[in-house]
Amino acid sequence: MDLNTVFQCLIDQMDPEDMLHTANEVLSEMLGPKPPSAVPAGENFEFDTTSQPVEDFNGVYDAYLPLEAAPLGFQHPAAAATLNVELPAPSSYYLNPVSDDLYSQGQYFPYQWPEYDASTAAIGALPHLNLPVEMPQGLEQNLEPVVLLGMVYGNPGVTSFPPIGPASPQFSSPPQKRERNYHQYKRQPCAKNKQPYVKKPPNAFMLFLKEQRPNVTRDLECRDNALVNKVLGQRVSVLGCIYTTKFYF
DNA sequence: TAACCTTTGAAGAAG
DNA sequence: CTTCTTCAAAGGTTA
Repeated sequence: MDLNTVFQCLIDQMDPEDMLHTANEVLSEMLGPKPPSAVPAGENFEFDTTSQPVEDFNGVYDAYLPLEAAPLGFQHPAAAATLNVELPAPSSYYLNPVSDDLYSQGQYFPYQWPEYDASTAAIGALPHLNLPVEMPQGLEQNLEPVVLLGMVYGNPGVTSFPPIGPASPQFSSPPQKRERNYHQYKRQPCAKNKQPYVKKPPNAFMLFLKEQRPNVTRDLECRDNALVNKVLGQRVSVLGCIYTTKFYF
């Protein structure tokens, strides 16, 4: 009996509730400890300048954002541009995080945001929920907006990414990616000499870089490709996690 | 002017 | 089978 068969047998024998509980534990372990609660926005949505921790998809709190740099729903043009999806011209944006009170009252899921209608400057009564990730009941408490959207944040009308503060030692942990030591690599002779050779075809990531570099260069107003590639690499990680999560569940 | 930086994926080499 | 190494692109920076 191969591993796939064994795995399928185990899945078939599991109680759905137990399976959900196990998945919840695995997800909690993947996401790590929850960050401290965000401070609710003040009256008339005057932004608090207090920073909040930002967690990446490896479960590492490695940066801080000002509270006004709230994550956007996928409906926001900036988010759409980041995710490279086409959206019908929206008339409203998502603005502030839901307060802890609303969380506890069960009025919002953690990854939902009140709607901000730019035309009337009023906050909508009910949030939309058009995210591509659909979590089963009981798992949604593991999601935080900044986790789900990764580096996609900003305010209505903001098309560039504000600077991210330095990592806090309190929330830092060693990177889980395997680090590559580029310094030890030497170029192949075939790449250095003048003799013609067949170049390696670009992989999917290289094609993605080639396509998205102009957009990120424009948005960040930065021509440093090392930085631009780093940003795009993070976006790929975010997208990969989103679609992996969607596929898995 | 060549190498480096920086990313992920692919492929070949080596153990 | 696993791990390591190199190179695809790009343009600014460094030696």
